Amino acid sequence: MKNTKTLGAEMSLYVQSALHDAFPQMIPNDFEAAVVPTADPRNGDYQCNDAMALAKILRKAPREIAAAIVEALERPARTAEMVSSLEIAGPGFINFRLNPEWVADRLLSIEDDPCRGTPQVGEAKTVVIDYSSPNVAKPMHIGHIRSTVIGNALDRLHRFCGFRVLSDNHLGDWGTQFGLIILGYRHFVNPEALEASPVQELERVYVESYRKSKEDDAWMDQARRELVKLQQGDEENLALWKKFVALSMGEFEKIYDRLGVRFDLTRGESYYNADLPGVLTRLDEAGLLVESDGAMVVDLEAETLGVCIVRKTDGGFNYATTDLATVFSRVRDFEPETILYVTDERQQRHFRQFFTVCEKLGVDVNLEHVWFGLMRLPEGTFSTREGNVIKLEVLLDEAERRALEIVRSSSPDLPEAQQRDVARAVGIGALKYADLCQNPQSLVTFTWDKAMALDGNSAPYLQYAHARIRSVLDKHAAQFPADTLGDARPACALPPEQALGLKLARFPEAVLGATRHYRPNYLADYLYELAREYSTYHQSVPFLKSDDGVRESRMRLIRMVADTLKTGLDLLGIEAPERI
RNA sequence: GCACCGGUAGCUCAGUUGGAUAGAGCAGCGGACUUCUAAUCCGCAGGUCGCAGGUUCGAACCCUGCCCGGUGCGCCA
Repeated sequence: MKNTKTLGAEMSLYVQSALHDAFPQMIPNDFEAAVVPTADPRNGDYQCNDAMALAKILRKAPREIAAAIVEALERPARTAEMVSSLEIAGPGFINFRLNPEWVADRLLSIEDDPCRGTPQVGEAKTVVIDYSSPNVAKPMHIGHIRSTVIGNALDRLHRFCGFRVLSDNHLGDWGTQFGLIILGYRHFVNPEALEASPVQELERVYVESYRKSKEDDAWMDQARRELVKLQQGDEENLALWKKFVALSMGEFEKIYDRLGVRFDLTRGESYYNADLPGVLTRLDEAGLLVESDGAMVVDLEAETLGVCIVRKTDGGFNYATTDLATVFSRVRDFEPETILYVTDERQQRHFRQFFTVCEKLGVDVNLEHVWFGLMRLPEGTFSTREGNVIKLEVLLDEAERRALEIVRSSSPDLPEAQQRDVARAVGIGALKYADLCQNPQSLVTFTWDKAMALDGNSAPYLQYAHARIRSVLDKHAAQFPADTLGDARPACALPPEQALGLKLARFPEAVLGATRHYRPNYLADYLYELAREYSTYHQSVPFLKSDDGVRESRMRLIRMVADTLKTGLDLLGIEAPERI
């Protein structure tokens, strides 16, 4: 199963060799034939547009070229089994219509494959995915959800395509804020509040200490001394810092559990602390280190990226230095082909700088910044200072609460415990899907209703379609215990069945597209279309009341739909309950 | 000022890198539960793809200029 190609790729190969047969010695070596899905099903299932592109090279009319390609495809009957019709249309499009019986065979051949026919393009490749990365001593808020949810989907997608994935939660657990927090903690901490809600209390302490530092220079100086003590390994401060990290992690873990997110590594910035001086040495040896206004920088003016500061005037290191140390460490330990960084758009310049420095150093890894649009509120950006942040915990609670309301009214016969389970899957699923179904790079204005939409193009729509199929399958098993679906072919007699079959066979294309382009919404779109086609089908034909033979083949088909929906939702990190 | 991103139906957004008559959801209007989950389905209506040029067989997509919004641009991360 590992060598399966997508349908488009398979047909592209046929066209490629047909081209060389039809026009020997005339096709440029680098020309790659492409057969792509049609935008409009009226034009067929797939189309090839190469005749137009080749018109200039071959100095022939596009339709003439198209005719020659079709002839070469048909002469050795290359595509006879796979393709039921080939037509030339318009200026020179070649339209392919797939043979439904061939598609049905294809579905049977991929049914037992856990990857459902997805080519293992990541085999023998390692990718590190750096995402979520909240700051210690601050609660996670709605600004963290996109990185976490998108990063996690990319994580799952890459594993599915055969990559060895190392997900790494690069915590903000080191930096200048700890001087203020330690000092603030000693003076302002409220033990009861710390007990009840540790991170909230730590944040309060930080905010108060920060405020005091603005009006009290002595306080600021003391904070700096506390920071230096921490950095020099002072036992007392180190113990406090460890406590802050542990308390924060405890709360982050609760959120990650609810979101179904797990990391292979949690190496915060502090992990690389000892490597920082070595970064400077390496830059210096490469002749990249220059002094500027008392700071040590890498000059990127030639790349129009300004300068990248790697050591501040006060001798401290910063973000860029830590990121460089992190890359060196990851390359040394894991030899990744690619490292993905999933952060918001504001960091684009930082990553361009830092990637450029890596390139100059000859670091052998493909670095990708997968950025997403900043989440904002209708009244503008949110910030701790404005006091308008929405904590992630509150958001998750509200999502589950809203879902529970719907579950109670729509499925009153489910037991209470199951209602809660369903509400959790539906509420959290809706929240994730709202983020995953759109282009990550678009701006997002947060509204409660939008973030947890429960109808239309939403997770519950997909979950509902899935649960409905499971329900039908269970009823079928109860009513027709003699039916053995294993012997049935998936139904492909009616147009909606053919459309569903083709859709199922295209699952790998959706997965690969989403993975290659770092765009989970390609998969979300696909799943929505699949569920919609199923819902139409569900409405238009009987299942349990259809004739013997037909019944089994319909069951087989819709079981494949349910399995594909479940697999696809899982890739987005969304649960698919058996009943909703 | 420079850089990056966005501008598509009343609202929220897709549109996989240049393909054929631009699609969904929500909101609106009209239909479908004695049948397998109505969290559903079917239909109607809704568009100068920000504006103006250009490139070519063909542009929402590529190029140039402009308008509007967002974000960033040396010691925060």
